[in-house]
Amino acid sequence: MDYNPSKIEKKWQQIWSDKKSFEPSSDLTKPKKYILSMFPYPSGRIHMGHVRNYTISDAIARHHRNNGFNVLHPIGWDSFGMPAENAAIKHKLHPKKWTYENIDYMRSELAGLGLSFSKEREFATSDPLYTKFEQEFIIKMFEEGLLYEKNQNVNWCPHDLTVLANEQVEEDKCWRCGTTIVQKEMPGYYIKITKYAQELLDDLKTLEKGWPKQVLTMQENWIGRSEGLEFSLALSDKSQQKLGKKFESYSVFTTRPDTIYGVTYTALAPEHEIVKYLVEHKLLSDEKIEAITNMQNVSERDRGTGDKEGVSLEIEVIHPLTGKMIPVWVANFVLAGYGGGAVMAVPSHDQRDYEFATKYNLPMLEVISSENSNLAKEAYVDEGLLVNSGEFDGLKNSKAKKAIIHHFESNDLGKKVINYKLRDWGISRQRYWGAPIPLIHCKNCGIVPEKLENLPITLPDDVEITGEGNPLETHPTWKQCTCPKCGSEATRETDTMDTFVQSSWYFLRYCTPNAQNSPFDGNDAAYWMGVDQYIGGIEHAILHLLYARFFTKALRDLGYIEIDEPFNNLLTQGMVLKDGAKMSKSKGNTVDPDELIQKYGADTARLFILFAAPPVKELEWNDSAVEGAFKYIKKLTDRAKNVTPTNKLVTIDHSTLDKQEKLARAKVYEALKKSNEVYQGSFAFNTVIAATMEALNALSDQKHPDVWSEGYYVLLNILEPIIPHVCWELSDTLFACENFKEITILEEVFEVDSIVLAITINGKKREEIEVSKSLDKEAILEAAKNVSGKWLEGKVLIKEIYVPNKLVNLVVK
RNA sequence: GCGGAUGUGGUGAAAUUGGUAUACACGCCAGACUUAGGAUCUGGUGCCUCACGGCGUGAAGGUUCAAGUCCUUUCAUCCGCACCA
Repeated sequence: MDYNPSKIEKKWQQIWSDKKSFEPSSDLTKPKKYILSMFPYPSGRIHMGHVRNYTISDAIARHHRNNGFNVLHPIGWDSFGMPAENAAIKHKLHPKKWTYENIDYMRSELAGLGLSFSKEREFATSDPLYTKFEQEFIIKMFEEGLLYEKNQNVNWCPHDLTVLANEQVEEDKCWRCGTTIVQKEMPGYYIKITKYAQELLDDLKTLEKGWPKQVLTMQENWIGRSEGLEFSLALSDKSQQKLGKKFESYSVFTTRPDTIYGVTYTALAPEHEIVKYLVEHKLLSDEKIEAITNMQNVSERDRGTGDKEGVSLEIEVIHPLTGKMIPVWVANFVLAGYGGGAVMAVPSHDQRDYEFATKYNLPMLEVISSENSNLAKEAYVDEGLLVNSGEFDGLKNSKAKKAIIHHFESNDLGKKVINYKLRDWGISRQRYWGAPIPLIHCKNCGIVPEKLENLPITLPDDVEITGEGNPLETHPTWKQCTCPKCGSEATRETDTMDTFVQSSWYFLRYCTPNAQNSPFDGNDAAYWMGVDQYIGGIEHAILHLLYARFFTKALRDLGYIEIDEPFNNLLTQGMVLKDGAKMSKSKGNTVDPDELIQKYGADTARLFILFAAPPVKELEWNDSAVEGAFKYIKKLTDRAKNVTPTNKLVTIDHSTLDKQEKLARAKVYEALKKSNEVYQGSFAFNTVIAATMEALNALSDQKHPDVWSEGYYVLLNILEPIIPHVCWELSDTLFACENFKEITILEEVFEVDSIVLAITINGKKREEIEVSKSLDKEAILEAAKNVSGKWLEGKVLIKEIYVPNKLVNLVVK
């Protein structure tokens, strides 16, 4: 049979589509598998990363489908977001038109790969129906106090009049117009993800079996739990006077209470209320105020790259244990959003405080003593004994930590607290192409949620995208509305949601296709969730996966679902490289999936991608290896001539076969065994494919027609998830497509009469012997010594080791 | 700096988890068929050596009858976080 990929691939894609072959059964009693690849942003064309992602999930989905599972393998579109607005500015296209045209085009591209997606469950997150239920969630969260408004510093471009995400700021400049970004305090909506910090951390343990360790660690670090002491530093009377009696004290947090006697100054974040007061009331010199203002205008991110800077605030606080006066500084390295925006500074035992003290000539006091300490050079941050610490002198610092916390708590001076690095999730974007936040501002009632029956709040179509300002803000009528509570004139919130909100629950929406009156059906979700295998890029290790985990827990507490975690198993695929670098248009090293499919067919593309590297590793593109994949399919096709058609697995009397024939059968069933193992979790498709190559080679070394039929029947079964079109085409003529179901492994084919044993001398392989399987240990050792005469000559035999079915090791001296 | 990985032929990679290192491919070499081959088939291919043999999984030690695999130290590359007190 000639191999004509373009013809057979079109044919089978049509058949699968006509028969709705990939729609899951509605019988919710069958064993299920939910196989999900991260849905794409519809940027216009698919790239090799997509091809890899969907080929992996498709192979897994097809394997489980063939083995009797009810499989959900959906696809959709993460279709809100900035690129649509950028395209609108550049090409004068409406974001909606651009987005949905892209979706149509990319859908046809994906179809060419023969992916077994459920078509009936496809949706785009910009569809009004999806927005409707997302807005319902937001309202419920608002009502539960899980969503709130606050002012916070954001990156602001004064030219484009918009907020920019951190990654949209390039070296302090707007990535689009090059204007220098300023920090601007703006109101925005925040989701209280921090309420779930501890649970998000604790439940990582339940994911240990199914998630890569790397991702778990990254999430753990991101959540950043730390335990320490929180206490107040009281301002001196004089300082309180200076501050107009507006402040009495402020709170600081430390994980090193054992070093508290070493405090020689304290530092506030530039955004701290006391600092703001001093600046507003001009209580410092002009130079100092200017320096502070400059600090405030640098983004938190960029402060990290510069030198440590600070200004003495000319006020002081009282040390809670010694009663000594301590000067107060403002410092650029103190973060406003963590631990109250203020720190106690112990230059002798904290490297940051050390650098700052050195720069500004502030005093140091050693309170942890150790022979490894060298305070002339750097802060000493390790273990030691307390000195200069009053009643705690002589204690090991680990003990002193507990003792000092206890002292603070029993004297009501402070308390043990747990802090997290995780911040609340800001979801406001001053953008057009996003899901509107369904809240209304009323002069009388404040922030009021829209009535559920009025959802969805959809975007107006009649806007012009210029990139300046928010079109929802400037639209003549869109934001005008009446207050759902008091009925007076009110305005809609014009911010739209971060697109990470959409990707936080799309996997739930897939559970019930096209649900009109609810986001999804509870029974469907209970059946399909959690996702049995989630596949996507490592770049989503933190944000998307953390938000989705949070959303799942929040929806659970709102009564929508009953699970704690959305993704039971996670596979993070490696990047696709060419010439050692990530494929990108700017580097000009891309390979176009469409051209590849046109030249070799989808099956070759799929085979190469799964064969060239295991999924977790980077995949280096190699044109001649693609050619090699194509040749293997041709070879497989060519061997069909040896196969007698049959619609069931032939039975063979193994004992009547010769050695080559037996070997061929063993190789075939080894490949099947390997395949079953690989889909249990290692997903090393490359080894399965190699095993089928070995099996095909072994089959080609023999001529028994039944062995050929059986072997080919099994091989097409193993290969169907990987190269489906050609397998269905071949099976259609040979096996009436009856072989795409579970096949029992025949253990009898692994039984052999004789085994080959390696003879090693001191662990080094020297000889080989073939012995009858029934031979006992003594006889085998005897035989081993007989063939090793040359190696034993003039040596003393000390030890003889026999590892059954493997080897004999003779230890000589 | 902290954290996480990864280092095996010319290349992509295997190795049943402590038991014959380099399976399966790509590439290369030789041969066959052919008017021709960038098609197909067959054979060879870790390194050193004429050979006997020796060496060999980033490097150096260790445990073991036996180490790519376990332990210690170290180097390199990649990724993530980056003043979280």
